[in-house]
Amino acid sequence: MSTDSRRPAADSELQRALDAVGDPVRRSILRQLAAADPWTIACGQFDLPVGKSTLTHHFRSLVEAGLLEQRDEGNRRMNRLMRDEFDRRFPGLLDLVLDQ
Amino acid sequence: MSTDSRRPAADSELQRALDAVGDPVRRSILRQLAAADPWTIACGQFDLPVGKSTLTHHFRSLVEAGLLEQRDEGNRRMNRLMRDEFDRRFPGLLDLVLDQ
DNA sequence: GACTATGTTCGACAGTGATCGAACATCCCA
DNA sequence: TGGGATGTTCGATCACTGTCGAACATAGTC
Repeated sequence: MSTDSRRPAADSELQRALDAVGDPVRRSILRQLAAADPWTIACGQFDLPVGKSTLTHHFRSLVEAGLLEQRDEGNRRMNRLMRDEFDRRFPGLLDLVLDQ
Repeated sequence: MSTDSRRPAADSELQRALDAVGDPVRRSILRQLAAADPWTIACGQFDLPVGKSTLTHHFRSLVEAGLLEQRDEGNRRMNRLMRDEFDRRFPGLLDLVLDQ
C-alpha cells in the first residue's frame, strides 16, 4: 500500500472526502446506504430527485473518495458503504453525515 | 437559543460547516489560527496566497459557519477559533482539518 | 431475435463560488 | 490634518460542478 491509514491523511485526500460528503444528493445516498444491508441496493433503487446520468456522476465521486464500493450483478450495479475503512481514514466524518 | 447543540445539527447547518471546511484557503486559516493564542492574530496577518477582498470573503464564510469569532481592536480585526463550540456541534470535524 | 431494464458516456448548459482590482471607510500616528 | 495601515464593498471574471437529455452498451426476458 502506498498510503498508511494510521498516518494523518494528506490534504488532497481530505479534500476529496470533504467534496464527496459536501453534496446533499451524495449525503442522501450515504444515508440510504447506511440504512440497508451491504450489497442489497443497486444504483437505480435510490430515492433521489436527479436523473440517471447525474446519479452515475455522484457514484463516481463517492467511489473515488473511498466511501463506497461497487460490484456488478448481472444487469445491476450493487453498492456497499465502506464504513469501517472510511472511519479509519477520517474518524467521525461519516458519523456526522449519518446522524442527520 | 433557537438551536439545541445536543440535538443532531440540521442538515443545512452541516452543509454550511462542510462548505466552510471544504476550501483549502479556509483550512489554512483554521490551522494558523489553531497554532496561535486566541485573539492574537488579525485578518491581514495570515500567510495566504490571496488578495484582501478574497480574505474578507473567506472570513465571512468561517464566521457564518460558527468556526471563528471576530473582535475589532482599533485598526485591526482580531480572530478567535471557536474550537469548543464547533466541536460540540460537529464532533471530530475540526480535528480532521487540524490534523493535516 | 426483439424488447425492456439498468447504467455509462458525452456534450451542453446554468448556477455557484473563488478570485481580483478599484474605490471606499476607519483608525492610528506623526 | 495628512498619510499610512487595515478591512470592506462592489462589480466583473473565470473555473468548476451539478444537472439534463440523447445515444450507446449490456444483460435479462418473452
